[in-house]
Amino acid sequence: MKKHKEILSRFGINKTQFRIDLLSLFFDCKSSLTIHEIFERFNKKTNKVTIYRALKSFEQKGLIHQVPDKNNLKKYSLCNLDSCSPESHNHQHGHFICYSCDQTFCLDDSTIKILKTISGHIVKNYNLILEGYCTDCNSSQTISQN
Amino acid sequence: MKKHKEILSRFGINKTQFRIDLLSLFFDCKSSLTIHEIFERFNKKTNKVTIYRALKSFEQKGLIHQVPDKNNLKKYSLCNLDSCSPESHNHQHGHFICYSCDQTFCLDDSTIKILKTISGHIVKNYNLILEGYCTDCNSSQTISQN
DNA sequence: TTAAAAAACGCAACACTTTTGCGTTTTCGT
DNA sequence: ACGAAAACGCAAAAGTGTTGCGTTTTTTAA
Repeated sequence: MKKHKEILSRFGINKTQFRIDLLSLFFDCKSSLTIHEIFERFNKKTNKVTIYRALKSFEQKGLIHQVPDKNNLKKYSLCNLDSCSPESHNHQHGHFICYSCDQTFCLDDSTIKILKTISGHIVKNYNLILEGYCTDCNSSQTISQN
Repeated sequence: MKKHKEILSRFGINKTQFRIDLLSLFFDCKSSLTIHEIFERFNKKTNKVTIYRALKSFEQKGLIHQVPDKNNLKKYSLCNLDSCSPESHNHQHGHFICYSCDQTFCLDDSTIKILKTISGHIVKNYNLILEGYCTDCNSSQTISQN
């Protein structure tokens, strides 16, 4: 897609076929991706080193960011491309990890604003992980279990 | 210390010198420890496999629990030993750690309730660490900085 | 207190994830 | 179209965590 090429240019990343496809994979993915998932999505044809390097490059340029994962693997999510760039790359937000589908969802900023105010202290940094059942898994589970 | 031996007994863990020292290290540590930090604290004399196994055992018995780390390493914190045991191992707690005085403050229950409602998912467990300057340190800092 | 059973230990080896080096290919800017 | 820079694949290495096994230490109970 044209849009993806344009984004890569804007973030100073060369437009190779793989990197265009990788960006579009991130756009298609609601939550986050592991290296393994990416490898699978490309039918194991792309060398893993290439994937690692592309992810590192995307991250440094402000396109994606790391998110926590239950199994301590590296996992990546698309940034909000309006607010991130190579110069300013800020990811102060919490995450929700689903017990059922294992996906990691980013929580929006309002969560932490509330936390900051109710803590009563000056909050400079934070780490927030919620775990449970995401809305999708919870609804399907309720149906199948009854 | 006598207290540490007693705790190990209570949680069904053999009282070897290393495990006594490891528990006391956790008691001394306000926040959390990586395997690497533990290895260093024991002057690299204890085999890493021994550390890994002790951590796994402590975790299974309800003495410590994993906490998220920014670099996707495994990190461990002491549990609230009044509420955790091998049978019930629950980590509904948030903490505020002060950069200046190093104290850890427990966040009260209202924090949890707010988190659960605003995430939009079914929250079963959470892990929250806020860092910054506590009210005491912040007020004294303001004075000394000007 | 002592002997058998259970737990913990160190070492070596392994599995898996991620990084680095290097020579080649592709993309970019002029 | 050409030289520089970035991206690529392959091989190898580094880092994290686990498993197997024989030995040592701790526990339990006679």
